[in-house]
Amino acid sequence: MGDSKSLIHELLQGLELTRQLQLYLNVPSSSSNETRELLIQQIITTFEKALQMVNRKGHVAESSQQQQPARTVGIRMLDSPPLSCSPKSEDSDRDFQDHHRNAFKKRNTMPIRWTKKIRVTPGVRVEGPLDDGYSWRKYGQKEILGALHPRGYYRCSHRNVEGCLATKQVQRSDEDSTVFEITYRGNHTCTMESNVVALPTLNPNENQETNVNTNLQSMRTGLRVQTENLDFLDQPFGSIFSSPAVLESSFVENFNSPSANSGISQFSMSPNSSVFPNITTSVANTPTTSLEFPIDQFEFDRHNFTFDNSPFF
DNA sequence: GAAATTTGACCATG
DNA sequence: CATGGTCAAATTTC
Repeated sequence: MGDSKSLIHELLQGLELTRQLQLYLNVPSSSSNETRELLIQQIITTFEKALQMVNRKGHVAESSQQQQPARTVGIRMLDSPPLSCSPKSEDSDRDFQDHHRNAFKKRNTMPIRWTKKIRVTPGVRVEGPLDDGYSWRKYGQKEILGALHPRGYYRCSHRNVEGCLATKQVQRSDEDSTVFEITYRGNHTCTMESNVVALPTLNPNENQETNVNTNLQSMRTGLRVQTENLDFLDQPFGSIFSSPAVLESSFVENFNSPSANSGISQFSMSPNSSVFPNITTSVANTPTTSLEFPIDQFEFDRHNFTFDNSPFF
């Protein structure tokens, strides 16, 4: 419902962003580099979303298959290695996470599991809190050997109610504190209603929103989050991204180091569906996200294009 | 008071 | 036995 509208809106958004990019291209100032980059990312995201919508439409029409999100559309091919997705398929250039590799080799039995590496860069104000509606409940935190920052363990809040087994782990990179690795495991089985259907919006939403808004106000540093890579492995059933809805997991995260650098960061991601290491090492996907980061050295260069995902979905 | 988070203990695995 | 993941009581937040 309203898909067409959303789609159109998304496309218009892309158009607008492109225009802005054009403007920025005429500005020689080096300071606008970042801006351009961000614009490009957002444009990409916008179109990805649009494609997603198209996919979904086709998908729905197609019946109840959980996979094959309409391969007719370009970006879809990315989720390709459905049958042959063995742990081996990983690229060698996947420089990050050695420890994740361990996870690779073991279980085939495990549910879907994939990792997103998210980079947070200062300087740009992006959207407010985005939230696709998935709510997570933290159930543990653990110091990880060799890692400066603890790893947080989260599970879907609806686990008890609906038996949703989706979980995620959030780990902040040691050296580059702008990088977070979020590992998702399992798909959400909880119904969308309980999740408020993927809606990146500025509108006050209940859940985590509170914190986000609070923090948004208290710190005016805008940050950009960028998904750089995506891993997924062992799963016999084709693409993890088989169902877009499932993947549109965005999150709003809180990271608190009680002792150390008081890092409170939050990020949320807009739905993104497509980045597949097999094809290109990244770049393919750059969902817009926003994040807060308590580092004051960040300067905010504000240009306000208002890219907001709010109205869609 | 309910819900969410924190945190040490416990468990599973290599 | 060391490490990572989960449980659950205690604590905090709403």
